[in-house]
Amino acid sequence: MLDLKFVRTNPEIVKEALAKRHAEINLDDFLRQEEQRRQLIFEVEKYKAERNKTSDEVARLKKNGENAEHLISLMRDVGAKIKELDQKLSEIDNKMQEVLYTIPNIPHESVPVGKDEKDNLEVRKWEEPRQFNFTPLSHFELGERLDILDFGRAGKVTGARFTFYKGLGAKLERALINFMLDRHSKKGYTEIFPPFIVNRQSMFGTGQLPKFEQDAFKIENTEYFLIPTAEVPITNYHRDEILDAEKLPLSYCAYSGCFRAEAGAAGRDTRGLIRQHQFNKVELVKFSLPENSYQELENLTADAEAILQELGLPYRVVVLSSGDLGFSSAKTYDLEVWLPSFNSYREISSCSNFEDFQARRANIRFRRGLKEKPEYVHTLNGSGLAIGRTVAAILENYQQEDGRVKVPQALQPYMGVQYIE
RNA sequence: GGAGAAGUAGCGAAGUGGUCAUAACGCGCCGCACUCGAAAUGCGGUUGUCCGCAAGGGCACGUGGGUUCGAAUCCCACCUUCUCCGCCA
Repeated sequence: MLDLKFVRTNPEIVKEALAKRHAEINLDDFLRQEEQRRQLIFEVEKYKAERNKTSDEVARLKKNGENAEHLISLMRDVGAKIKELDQKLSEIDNKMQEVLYTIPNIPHESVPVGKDEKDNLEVRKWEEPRQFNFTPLSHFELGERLDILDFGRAGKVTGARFTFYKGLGAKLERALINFMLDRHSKKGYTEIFPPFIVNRQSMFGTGQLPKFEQDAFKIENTEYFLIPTAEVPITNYHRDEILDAEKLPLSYCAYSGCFRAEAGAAGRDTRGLIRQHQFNKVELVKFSLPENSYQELENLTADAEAILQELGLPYRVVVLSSGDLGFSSAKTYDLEVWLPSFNSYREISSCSNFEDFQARRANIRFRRGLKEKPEYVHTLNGSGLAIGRTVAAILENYQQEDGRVKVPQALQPYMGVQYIE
């Protein structure tokens, strides 16, 4: 959420940002309502001040045993007026909130302006894709042949876009979770195991609601949602708090299941592990001083990259264009891993700086000094990494001609075997 | 799920319809004094937010409604925590 005062005083900047994102929002209507709103506040507060003053007077009169009937009857009208104006004010507030809550974040100046993902820019690349002297199989073919992934039975038991992991497949999934958490906590991220279900307020805090409710799984007859990412519970962990500036940046890593309705993705990536309704992820979250947040974004991205490097998976880093940028993000780097069966790079991590956009929604602040005013922190997060897609990348990149899959060196202590066969 | 109790500043807590919400009192924290220094002691300070150039106002006692000229205080609903019972991995 943007600062209302900022929108009012910098309408041109906001309009330009909306244009860069190809978002259609009528800002002029909004600004007119804002004008009205302030007028109403001014009016109703005048009446309230009068009421407060007169109430004191009534109290004094009654205490002295004098008659206050004339004042009381006067205040009856004032009370009615206040009620009426307050109602008007809350109506206009509600209308404005509907708009304000759907205005996306302003892209950082370093974000390339573009239409969609085709305008994302490659920032760097790590290692060249492996060359095969045989035709590489897809991870789902490998998974089924090795009897470590079972999509068919998941379809029977649950439905499309779910998977059973089995034997060394299940162990690989678990090994990756442990491996990543171990690496990140060694780097100073505090490990957290969060709830996988959150309330509406938390989903609002990180920006999933109100605009993207159709993407979430909501639990019937409750106001609970399955989390689409650990970002939601971890960022909201500090909701409505004032943090100590000396403790910043706070860095957390968390494993969680992730649940996504994938509304609008019908027909895309229907086979394999790439797009599931349920997947596992290790997430990195940071709460940073505003002046350090872009350095922290580089740090966080590097920490996610280190996992890919240790696993020996070729990848590239792209910076998302303004047209592809997520709603809450000011700047995002995607890490894309090489997937031989796709003959292309696919997103395996997304690292974003939200600046104060989430912090304002979730009311997460810090104080520089004892007498200083609280300020909003900057929040960041990134996958470190998506586990299912990492499994897919390992199976495809480490497959051997004989159909076996070599276990990456770094993972062997966690797997206890050198080959999946 | 059932019964009961409670939610007020960083913490503990007073306030049960009006002159007590920059919220009594205590602890903590900050500053000053005293001291060679510290402890102890004394004095002072210590919520956030909104409107406004400012002066000055408004709002907030778990949350949302209601009653009233006026609500921390009365009524209703909900949330959270604690205790006991039931159930359960």
